[in-house]
Order: sequence, then structure tokens, then C-alpha cells
Amino acid sequence: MSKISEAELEVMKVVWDKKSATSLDIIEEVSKQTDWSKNTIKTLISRLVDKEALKVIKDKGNLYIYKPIISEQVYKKSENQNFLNKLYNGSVNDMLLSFVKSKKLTKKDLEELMQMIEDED
Amino acid sequence: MSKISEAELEVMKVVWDKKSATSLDIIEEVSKQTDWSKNTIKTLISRLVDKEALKVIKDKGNLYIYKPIISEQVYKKSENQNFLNKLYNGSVNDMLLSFVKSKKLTKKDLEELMQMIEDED
DNA sequence: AAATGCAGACTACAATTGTAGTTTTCTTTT
DNA sequence: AAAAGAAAACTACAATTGTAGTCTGCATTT
Repeated sequence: MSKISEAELEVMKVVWDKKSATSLDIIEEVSKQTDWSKNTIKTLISRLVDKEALKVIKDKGNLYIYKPIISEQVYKKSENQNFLNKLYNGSVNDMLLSFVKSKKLTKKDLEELMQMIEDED
Repeated sequence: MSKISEAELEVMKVVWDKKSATSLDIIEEVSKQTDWSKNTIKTLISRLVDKEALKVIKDKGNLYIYKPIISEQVYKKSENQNFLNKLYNGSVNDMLLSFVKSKKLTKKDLEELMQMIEDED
């Protein structure tokens, strides 16, 4: 499980969204967000295939379809954990307090979230 | 404001904690957490000075004292924001939901946090 | 069948990072 | 004053990353 770099992540996001994409799809979508050249995006795709984050399915000739091997869920779960460990010693509470302090998290956000959780179970 | 790398962060954590530290202090503390060589840790210190994350105060001869230029608060605030943007499009709510889904965040955590916020204002 | 266009493969190259060895310059001890 | 010990400075080097150009091999058009 080698790390997905920040630029590579933009490619993953597109493939997660579309479930399945050709390089053209990816280039189109990523180009909306960035000004990277076609070749740059193709490099990122290849690296993700090397890293086994994407798999290739042969379509025809030299056309391929890309699908995620690593799911968005799994990836985020692991990044959440890394972030927690890196900055807050693994403590969710410390993290939340820090978000509150930096004014990114308000009581209202929390109330809404509680509501959502309650509705769920 | 160049980025502080993961290894460099371990050094920053020590200096933040101690407010002010000699390289020996830093080497001692970081060595408790890792098995990096003295020289490795010294390299990290130098890079942090270059990046203007630490400042040096001459003590005597070739002895120096290191202090943070970037505060822990400011650093965390900025990393929180980066994390939010990178994975959750800047939405705290999306992030929290993701933590809930990955079982890192429970209703109880949220209740406790609410309590703390209320006690504060 | 030859020419053209484009996908994917391969090559490139500087900056950053993890990791540490070597040299220089002080300070302290003999 | 010479020797020894150690901080800080300098050098090193491979892996990863951001960024993109060139080559090669199918497919489509003439």
C-alpha cells in the first residue's frame, strides 16, 4: 500500500466518482480543476496503476478503462487515522477541540451532526 | 511558508513542548520516539531553520538554542484546513461524517465535546 | 496500403524527503 | 599550547513527487 500523492489523489477522485473511466474521461475532469498537461495526467495514471491503486481493463487496441482498486471509503478511513495520529496523538477529541478553536467547527455543526446520527439508528 | 515534512514535525513537536531547546534536548526527546541517528536529527533541525520554522539564538561558541517561529496553534490550524480541503472539499460536516462512518467518532464523543463548548461560553 | 492521429509507454529532470557520513570550528581538558 | 570531544556545517545519495517531452504501436481516414 504505497502512498497516493496529492496530485495523484485528484485522479483517484475522478475515478471514484465515475466508478470507471477512460484516460480521456480522467483528463477531461482533472483539467477542469487544474492546468496540468495531458502528459502529466497520464503520468499520474500510470503511477497509480504501478502503485496498485487503479487497475486497467483492456478495452480495444490501445484503449483502456481504469477502475479503482482502493475504495474511497478505505482510503479516507486510513487518511483519517493518519491525520489523527500525526497531529493529535490519535485522539479524536483533541482534534475536534482544535477545529473548534480554529473556528472551523461550531456548536451548530455538532448539533446537526448529532441529529443525523440519531436519525440513522 | 514552505511545508514541514513528517520527520521534521517530530522535531517541531519537541520544540513546541519545551518552548526553547538545545540540539541536545531535541536529540534526546526525538530519540525516545524514533531510532534516527544524531546526524539525522541535526539535519532536520537545520532544514527547519532554513525553512524559517525555527529560529536560532546564539548561546556560546557553537552552542545554540532553538525556538519556534511557527506556533503549534497556527500550524495546526493550517493543517486542519489543508486536510479538510484535500479530502472533504472544505466541509467539516463531511469530514465528521466520515469519522463517524469509520467508527472513530461516536455519539458519546460528540456529547462530551458539546459539554465542553457549553462550559466555555 | 500509406498517412495521420492519438493512447499508452518510456524518458527526463529538478525539488523535496529520509537518512546519515565527513569536515570544520569551538571549548575544555591535560 | 596541544589534544580531545562535540556542535554545527557541509556533503551525499536514493526514493518520491511534480511536471512534461518523446517514442511506439494501434486505428481510422484517404
